Amino acid sequence: MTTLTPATQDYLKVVWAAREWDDDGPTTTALAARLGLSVSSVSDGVKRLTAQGLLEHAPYGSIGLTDEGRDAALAVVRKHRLIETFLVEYLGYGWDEVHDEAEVLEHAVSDEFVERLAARLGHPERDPHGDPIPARDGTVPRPAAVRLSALAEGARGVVARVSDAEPALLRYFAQVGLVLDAPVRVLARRELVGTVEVEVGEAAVSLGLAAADAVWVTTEG
Amino acid sequence: MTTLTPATQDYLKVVWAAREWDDDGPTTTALAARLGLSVSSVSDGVKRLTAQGLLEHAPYGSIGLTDEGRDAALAVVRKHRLIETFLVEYLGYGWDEVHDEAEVLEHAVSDEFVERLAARLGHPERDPHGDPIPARDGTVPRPAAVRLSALAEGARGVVARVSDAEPALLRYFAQVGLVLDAPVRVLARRELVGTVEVEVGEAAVSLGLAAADAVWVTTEG
DNA sequence: CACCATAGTTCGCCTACCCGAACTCTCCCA
DNA sequence: TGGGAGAGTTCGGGTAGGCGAACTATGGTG
Repeated sequence: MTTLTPATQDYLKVVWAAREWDDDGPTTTALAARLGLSVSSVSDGVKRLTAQGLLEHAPYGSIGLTDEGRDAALAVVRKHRLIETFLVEYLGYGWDEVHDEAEVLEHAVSDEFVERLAARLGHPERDPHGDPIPARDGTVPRPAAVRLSALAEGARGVVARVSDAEPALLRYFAQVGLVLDAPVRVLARRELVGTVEVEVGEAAVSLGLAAADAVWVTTEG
Repeated sequence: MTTLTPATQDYLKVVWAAREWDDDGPTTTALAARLGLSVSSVSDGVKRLTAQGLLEHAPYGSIGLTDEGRDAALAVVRKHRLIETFLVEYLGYGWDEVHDEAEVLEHAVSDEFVERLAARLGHPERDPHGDPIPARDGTVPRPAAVRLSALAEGARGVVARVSDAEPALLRYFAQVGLVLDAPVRVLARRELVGTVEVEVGEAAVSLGLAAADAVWVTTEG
């Protein structure tokens, strides 16, 4: 057990994250891409973590977390998202700037630190991008949200989550007022050219498929 | 150059620290003790950092910092002490609890983070133990303090710095009111038995040599 | 001045990670 | 059903950093 190395924690986090919003199960190649490592390194790594009892993996088969691995992954995700929240709330970072900093800090803060931080921040349930913050007991508050790209014309909703994968996109969203809790309405879907016209506040913005996939909204009713 | 590894930063920090309050120049054995490593590891490590141009060291000779090494060491110390200050100010840690946490975090925070933190804390000049916080330009504000153990009978002073080497001692000091900026007076020096009687607030406390060495005071005039 | 305790160094070895190159498995499709 | 293409694994090798055991230099003392 002892404490897991940063590399180990990253593997677990990425395996867990693979199923959070998209349903593609984690493959060696996908993990390699997410971790920025070579495929052979990940194959090694997965074998290592399997031997440690953190992952379940038969050669050439699917990759999954053991209970112990899942607990560790959630602890890391909790740290990551609380730290992101702190960076925005206390240090005034932009929501597009917090990911990399949190990526490092999540491996450095103690449990004591993160619990004091959670208390100080008022035990938030979501981070600056709307991603749910796992509770200490492993519960993950799951907002009932759907992709903006899935809404029908005329449908209204409230922004509940924005993918933090592309900082530049986050900056653009903030600029047009597409922020957490902003009310939105789908003005038109232009399937042919692959865009969605969305009303945000007073303005109308046009989003491509990738961008509309990055935004999740809750609809009332 | 790139960025220095945590281990490298620790070596540099400890070499720098060896001359901050005591004048014993750093030796291989002393560094090993401070770093919690074996002597052979440190001998290796010093050779590695010398090859990198961070330390100056002739075999069997003295160990010193190059300009580049000193800059890096001061950057780490700055981070460490600002983080300690933050832990006490924002998260409510006790002054005896912050060292280990800061020891890890100092290697994880970015320059951006630490500068935002410094600004948020009001650019403090000293950490919770009274240790001076190096400025970004490498300046170290040096309080004109002397060891409590060096004061003559009857001399008055104000606590300016307390060594953070022993958390238990810090807890005791806090308990008897011996905190930063507390006025103190030497009631008696009992050279024979190796103690000093000190007045702190209303109370008189008796300190052994090691304890009296851990406290630094400024005297007026 | 020679000697030996002590401090410092070298040596072989270990773990955790990472890599590219070469090999192997799976599974779909002709 | 028998290839392949592509995904996955294995292999040899590299770096950083750590360790104990064995060796060597330094410098104070008889």
